[in-house]
Amino acid sequence: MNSQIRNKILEILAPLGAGRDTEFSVPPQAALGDLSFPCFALAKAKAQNPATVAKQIAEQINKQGEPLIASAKAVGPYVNFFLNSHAVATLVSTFGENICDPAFEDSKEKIMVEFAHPNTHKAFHIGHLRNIITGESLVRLLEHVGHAVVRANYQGDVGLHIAKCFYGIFSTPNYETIIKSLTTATSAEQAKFLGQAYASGSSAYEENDDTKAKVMAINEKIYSGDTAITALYKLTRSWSLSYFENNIYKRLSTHFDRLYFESEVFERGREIVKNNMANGVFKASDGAVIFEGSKYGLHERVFLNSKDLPTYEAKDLALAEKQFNEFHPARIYHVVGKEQLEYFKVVFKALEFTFPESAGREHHVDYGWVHLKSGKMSSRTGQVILAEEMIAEVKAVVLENMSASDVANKDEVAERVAIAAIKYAFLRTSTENDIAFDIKSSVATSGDSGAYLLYMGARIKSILKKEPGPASAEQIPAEVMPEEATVLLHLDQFQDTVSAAAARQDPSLVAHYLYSLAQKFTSFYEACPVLKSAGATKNFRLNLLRQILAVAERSLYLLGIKTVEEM
RNA sequence: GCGCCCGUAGUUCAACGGAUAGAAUAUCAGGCUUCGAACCUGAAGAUAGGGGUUCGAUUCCCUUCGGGCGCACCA
Repeated sequence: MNSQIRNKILEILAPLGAGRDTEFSVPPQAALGDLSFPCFALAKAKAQNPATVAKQIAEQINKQGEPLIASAKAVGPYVNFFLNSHAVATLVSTFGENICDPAFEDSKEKIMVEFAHPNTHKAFHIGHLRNIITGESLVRLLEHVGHAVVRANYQGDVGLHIAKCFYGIFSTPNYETIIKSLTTATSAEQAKFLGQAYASGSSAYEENDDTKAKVMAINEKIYSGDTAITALYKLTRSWSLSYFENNIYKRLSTHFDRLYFESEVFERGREIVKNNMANGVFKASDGAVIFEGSKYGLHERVFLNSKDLPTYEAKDLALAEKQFNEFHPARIYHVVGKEQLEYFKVVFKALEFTFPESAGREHHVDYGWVHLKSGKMSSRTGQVILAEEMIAEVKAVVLENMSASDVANKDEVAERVAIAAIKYAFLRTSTENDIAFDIKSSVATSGDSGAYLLYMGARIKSILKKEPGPASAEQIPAEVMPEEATVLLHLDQFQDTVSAAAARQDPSLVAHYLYSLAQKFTSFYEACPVLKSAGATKNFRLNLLRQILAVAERSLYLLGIKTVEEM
């Protein structure tokens, strides 16, 4: 459902020349009006001065005496509308609980969203956290506007990073005893061990040519399935996977329909490349096999290395083939950091030759860095903040805020508030921008924060528990306060906001919408007593609270955030 | 070297080419016997520099400075 107010004003403006694509805006200051119609486009069509057109329209509307529009006033090239609060309430509050139902649009498609993709044997750090939070929200946005979504997760379980980890393990004194004792340990402890082994193996790899060669030798064993390491490989791989499942995905309210692994595509990847050498798609160069991206304004990339092993590029060719064949999605969104912008251009181009059906259906949803003052996130340097460490730190702050509280399930509430704070902190920044991260101050629990949003819900629920009121407002009271009309106007923009967020693959639009709703709710809350009012006014306000709550909870859901009853 | 991206209050984020550049936080001054003060009210505070295009530029183009990321056998 689209904006009721917008549709109504379009009806009024249509005879004056405004088309269906007319844009409205909200004036920068509330004192200027509730809604505004910029006359630039119309003036151009009429070949007149925008200010003149604005003046004419304002006069015409005032003369007509529209019930919805208390007055229209031309301010420069804008026609500013002061809406009749009562008419707004009548128009908007009638849609009741349906206000936030998923909007099924006509162009319903099946879309695969591939996200998370942590590699096994490596730490799960806050960079991964941004990926998973963005991906989960994107899935929910797409579902909301009517698409069928396949959740995919592509994980690296073969390759050099495993070799580095293994080198680290083999370099650990008494590693066999340690491994044995870890089999009964928690997922967190197992993951910690692997993360440390990876970090030390990784620095050994950079150390000198000798250690580098040793790591490379392990890598070849992994690809060839050498039985000497199979048992250890299987064991440690399962440690990583159960850690992701139990300690990360569940905690972040995410799940996947299909887990893809590099181990299931690398053979086929090599085959695809080899099959496309005779026809000139790929060519041998310095012992490796490359795709000449430079023919298409891109750059060259290696698909098979000189040891005949498929690189990530080749694996991606096989992955795409598998994904399209298994699910036949209209589009695939790969949620991957922006440092791979050029990489994907090359791979998508190569894919057009090896799997022509993919043309125009592969998309890279890129997002910016999460970086610390001391540098960017990298599990290679050890300069990392683990996802779990961050959650723990924020949770501690939340628990401190709750020290005087007597809510029953304190730990569960603190967990939800902490996750909400983190998710919101990440999602409020538009996806393409970097996030400058400081663990002490970046995840706020006051002001423009996830905690503030949950607090809004808790306040509303607290009132509704005291007095549920009638199921709907049968009657609009004679006097509707401006704060009430302002909230209603904002509620009315919910579906348009979600559509835009889904179309742009950017959850931050919903995050901003929600925060703005919270501010408008608070103004209403401060100005309009609910329980102390009476009659139609009271019923209307209780109903308004329910609508605000419904939209707020739907918005939070779209961001992947769970609500609380009290906090 | 070649290419791509970014530079907005002290700090973290906003702003389809459109109005007096919005918020939050930090600072300062106020507000709880009143539906939950994780809140509210007020003050002060910003478009890196220089050119251009336009009726109009934070937004588009050029340039200088500053930062990030790609560019052959990692993922």
